[in-house]
Amino acid sequence: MTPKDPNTSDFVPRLADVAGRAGVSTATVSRCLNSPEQVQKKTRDKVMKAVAELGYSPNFSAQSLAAKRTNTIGAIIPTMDNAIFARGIQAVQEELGRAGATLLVASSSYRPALEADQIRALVARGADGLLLIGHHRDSQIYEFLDRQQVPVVVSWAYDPDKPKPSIGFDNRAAMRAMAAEVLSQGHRRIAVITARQADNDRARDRVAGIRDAMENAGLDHSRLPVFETHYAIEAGSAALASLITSSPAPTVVICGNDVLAVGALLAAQSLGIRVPQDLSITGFDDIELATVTSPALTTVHVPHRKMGVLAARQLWQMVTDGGSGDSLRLDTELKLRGTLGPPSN
Amino acid sequence: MTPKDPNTSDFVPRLADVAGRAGVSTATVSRCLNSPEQVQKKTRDKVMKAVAELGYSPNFSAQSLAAKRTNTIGAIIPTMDNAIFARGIQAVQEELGRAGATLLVASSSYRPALEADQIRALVARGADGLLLIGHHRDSQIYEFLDRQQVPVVVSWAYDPDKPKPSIGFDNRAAMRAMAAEVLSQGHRRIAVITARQADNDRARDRVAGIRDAMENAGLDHSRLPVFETHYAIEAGSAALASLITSSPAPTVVICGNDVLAVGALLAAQSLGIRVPQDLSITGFDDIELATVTSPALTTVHVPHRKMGVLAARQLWQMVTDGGSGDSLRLDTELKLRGTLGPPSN
DNA sequence: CCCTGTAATGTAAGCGCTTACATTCACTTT
DNA sequence: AAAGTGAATGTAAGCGCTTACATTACAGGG
Repeated sequence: MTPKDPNTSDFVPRLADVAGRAGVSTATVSRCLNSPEQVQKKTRDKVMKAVAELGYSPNFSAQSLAAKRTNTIGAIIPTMDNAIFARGIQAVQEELGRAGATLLVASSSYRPALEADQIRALVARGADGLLLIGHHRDSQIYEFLDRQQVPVVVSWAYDPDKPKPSIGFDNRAAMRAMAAEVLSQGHRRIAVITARQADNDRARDRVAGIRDAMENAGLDHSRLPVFETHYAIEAGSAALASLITSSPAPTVVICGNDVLAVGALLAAQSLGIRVPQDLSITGFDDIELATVTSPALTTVHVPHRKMGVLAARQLWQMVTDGGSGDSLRLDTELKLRGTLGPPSN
Repeated sequence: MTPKDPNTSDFVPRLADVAGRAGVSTATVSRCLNSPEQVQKKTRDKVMKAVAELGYSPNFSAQSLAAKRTNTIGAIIPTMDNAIFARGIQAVQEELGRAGATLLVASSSYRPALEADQIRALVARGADGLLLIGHHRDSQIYEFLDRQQVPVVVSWAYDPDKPKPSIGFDNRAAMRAMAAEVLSQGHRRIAVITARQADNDRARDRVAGIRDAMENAGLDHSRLPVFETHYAIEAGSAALASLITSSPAPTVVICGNDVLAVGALLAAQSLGIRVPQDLSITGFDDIELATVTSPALTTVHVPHRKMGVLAARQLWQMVTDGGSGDSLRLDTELKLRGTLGPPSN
């Protein structure tokens, strides 16, 4: 048995094998697979029969090396560890699948250097386009992306003035609305728990939104207590435990996201603090977690699936039609559930 | 300006450009990148300088076409929509990253046909190995995988008698332990809410574990009410609402996973049923959701991260050393929290 | 019946790498 | 000083596809 013997158990058919079996050239087989309308029905049937009989499936590397196209979109999200990006990314995946493209997901663990690596890796892999979270990153990366001519869409943020189109929501305005609601219920002693702001424009914008609202209400926000921590329920709990000892104690804790807010809620309850009677807590994102606590979390709803679908559609359009893409602003919505109430004193 | 002019804004350097600039052959550049110990330090420095100056990054398709190796592992998980696989997969990703490999994640939406497509797609993409969830799938797929000689590790399950090595836990034994605990607290009227069993060996094994425990306790399980539904909090809620009307009403609802259990818990509470006084509820998986409800969910803890790390390590080992791999059984642990108590009557 | 035009198919040149094999070079060894 | 050795480097043949271009087949027009 030669290594090319189709009967050998580990024989993997090539395009040429299909061509041989069907009695046509490799070009015809390739055309059958990629633009079937170019080949006559009779020939096509013959070829497809051979494809089926051999169980042929094209070699992706060879295909994209030759065609300079991979039908692949890359996405780099900060984390897969919690549900914040899960639903949106799932929607992206489904939408791309509908278009015949594949999504490759990598995560950066909120580390800029790692994100840069992942971007390079995905581009080297021939990603036809990239979905990135938030605008903020080193300008070198954008230069690299431009040089490689890779279309990029930014999501989970919205800022039409940035060079890359963004399909998402206005973090600052959304949080401003939440903070305004908090203030309108009478709160004045506010504390904030947020993810690290340094490399995270979304976290920054959200905090800025709180300050906006305070300013609009004629309040001084220069001494607003802002507690930064990492992205985990326990981190939210720890943050609350330490915030709560400050004097005067806050009547409300505005959290930059639901994960931290749920942590804060749990900590408050385990310390015997009643929510919302003794202390109000708000979140942001409206992930599943927010709906299962008691009381359920008052938070800012983000249209995850819609955002994912639209971002995917736009990005794929940019890839296929070569346009530069427009930004699109989606609305968020206040979800007033059980953890926000008027202050008791 | 020729298209090869390095000053053109969209010039993307090739291996040959680096070689030219460094004054060496392409082979030497390739060696510098892939097995630097083979080339003299002086030459290497020259080459690396050229690489840096040009901002060269290898073309993945060409690389894997030539080397027949992609340094890529594929994973197909049933869903990204909730957190069940998130933590474990994140661990896989990190562990593979440590080894210099990349993880590609696809999701099958619990659909066998889609899973088969994704498997083929990942193999065509040259995945060096595959991580699959659960053993159960069409034998054709296994034949395909064997023919293509792609190493496979199964996770989230453990069964050393299957052809593919599994690194996970014994779903049946784990649930048997939970059910035994439930019985020992005095429950006799049991109902079950589970994900669809047809294409899901893990769901099946868990239900079997409940029956085991009943049998061990000398109980008849032939009329055990088992409610199948899809994977969502609301589905769990709906299931509970309909189960609870049966007569005699169950004193405990054992759920096949935490998502359904949380749904059931929420539904019970909104119906005014006190948990665990009027009704006990148990889950399985111990995802984040389980810790934030009140009361927190009694469930089976699964060592997600550990499982991910070990599966990744084993799979990568199989890829690089070519072994066939061993199965490994990890322990689960009962987490007795607030939703299980003795029956009230 | 030859010519032209068009549709279908074939031929073969890459795509950008890796790597087997050949060559060169700097030392040792005799 | 010739020969032998091993390490460092170079040469060039693919890897399995796509696609520009060449060829063939066949219909209809003159």
